Amino acid sequence: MSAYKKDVVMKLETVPRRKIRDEVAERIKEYIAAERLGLGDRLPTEGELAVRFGVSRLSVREATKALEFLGIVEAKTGVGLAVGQLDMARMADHLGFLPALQQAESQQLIDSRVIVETGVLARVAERMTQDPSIAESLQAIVEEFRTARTIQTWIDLDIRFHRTLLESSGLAPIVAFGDLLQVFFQRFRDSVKKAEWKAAIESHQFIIDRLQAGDVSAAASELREHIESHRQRIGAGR
Amino acid sequence: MSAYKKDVVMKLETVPRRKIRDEVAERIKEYIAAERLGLGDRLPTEGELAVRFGVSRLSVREATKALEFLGIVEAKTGVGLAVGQLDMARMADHLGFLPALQQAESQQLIDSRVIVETGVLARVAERMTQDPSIAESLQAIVEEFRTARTIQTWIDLDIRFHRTLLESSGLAPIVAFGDLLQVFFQRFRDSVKKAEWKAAIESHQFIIDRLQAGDVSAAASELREHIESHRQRIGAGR
DNA sequence: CTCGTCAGATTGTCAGATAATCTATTCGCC
DNA sequence: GGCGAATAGATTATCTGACAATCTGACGAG
Repeated sequence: MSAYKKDVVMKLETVPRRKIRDEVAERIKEYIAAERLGLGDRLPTEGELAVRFGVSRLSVREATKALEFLGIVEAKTGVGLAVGQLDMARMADHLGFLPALQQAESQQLIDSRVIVETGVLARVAERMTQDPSIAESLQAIVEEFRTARTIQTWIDLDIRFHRTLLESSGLAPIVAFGDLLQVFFQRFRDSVKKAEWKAAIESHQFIIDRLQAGDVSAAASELREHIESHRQRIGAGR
Repeated sequence: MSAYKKDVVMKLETVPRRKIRDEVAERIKEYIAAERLGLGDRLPTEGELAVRFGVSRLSVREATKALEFLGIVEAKTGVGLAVGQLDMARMADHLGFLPALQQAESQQLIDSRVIVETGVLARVAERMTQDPSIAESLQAIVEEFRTARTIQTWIDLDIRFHRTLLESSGLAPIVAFGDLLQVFFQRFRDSVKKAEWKAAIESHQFIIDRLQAGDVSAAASELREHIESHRQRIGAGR
């Protein structure tokens, strides 16, 4: 057989022979990175990639389909392959299978959000003093709140408010994590009464005011209470 | 040139009809969820899935290969398909293409870590008073630190310390986020001098002591300083 | 009882073919 | 000549069939 010395470099682990498609997928990712390709940039066709890598078109397909599933590449019939955009929403869709998040109790989600959102407040307050547009953005959302009439609008605005708050920290990783939590939060954001949303508006307003006044701890207290108000609605969970 | 993305604004049922493989992938995920399958549980064979879904085996393959790429399923030659473990490390491997993290400055990664890790301290301190094993676990790592001699060992122990700290909060989502940040942190954890590690040991010890004493703010200050000590080593970063 | 061998099952890979879809050129009509 | 429709080529989407590689389990020799 082919038990040659190539095995020497291998480790002792069960030696799961590297699959061709994984190799191809890696090469494609390297290609994208090396060529500094961005969203929408074209990639070689499946056939060309097959020839270039010296494998069948099927192996290339399995690799590109896997990458497409992740969102790294996009394939359009009759056009070709292009670089896609890997966004957190799509990722969260698959991440539903991540045990850490799947098994996470609702209470853990709430507590995690409290930690992250209150954690950025000091930073946000500081940036507010140098960039007036931060307070304006938040205030604009609250104003929209007052004129909104449907539940769905309220939910969307609430999501936007909290996301804008995280964005105001200027920390992209935190925003990404917030997006991720958001997906799992969705499930118990639906059952909400009108009266509660009225209180939420004033709660948001209060947070903005306190932040502008530099009173971080007061803002944090209010935000904590605001987020934890969801706690009461989570008894029937699955 | 490249391409207006008219598709972006469109809803689901527009021109691009749902691909079969995406449908199959969705069905497989539903199957796993419905049957409450966990790590290692067997799935029907490719052929059987093909018959059951009424599609060719190749379409099933493209779906399973995409799911395998994500880690949701595992395929072993000659054995069959099984449910896999979707872990954050594997995910982070692909997430290198996530703009939010790719573009994130090193400074943002550091600040994000500070927020998350200091954010859990109050919770950890409280849980410490009821569960002695928490302090023991952290203390054990520090003891290992004192006998460690290689750089790699130090790095591994440092990672373990911070991960254990997050785990002690009991918040699985936070731990997952920490793992994610860890991957991107790795790149400037290598260049470290011996003297700095000696200081790190005492820093870790100090944090444990302060937490046990219930002095959260002192622990937070030390932790912040400890993490931000990486800041000095990140000038050459790309 | 232990070990090797073998048959069956299952995934991995390939080749070829057809359908669907998009792009760009060409053709026809005015 | 200009403009829109028809057409041809390119590319992905899917299917069929086949063979190779590998694992599992049973069976039998010693």
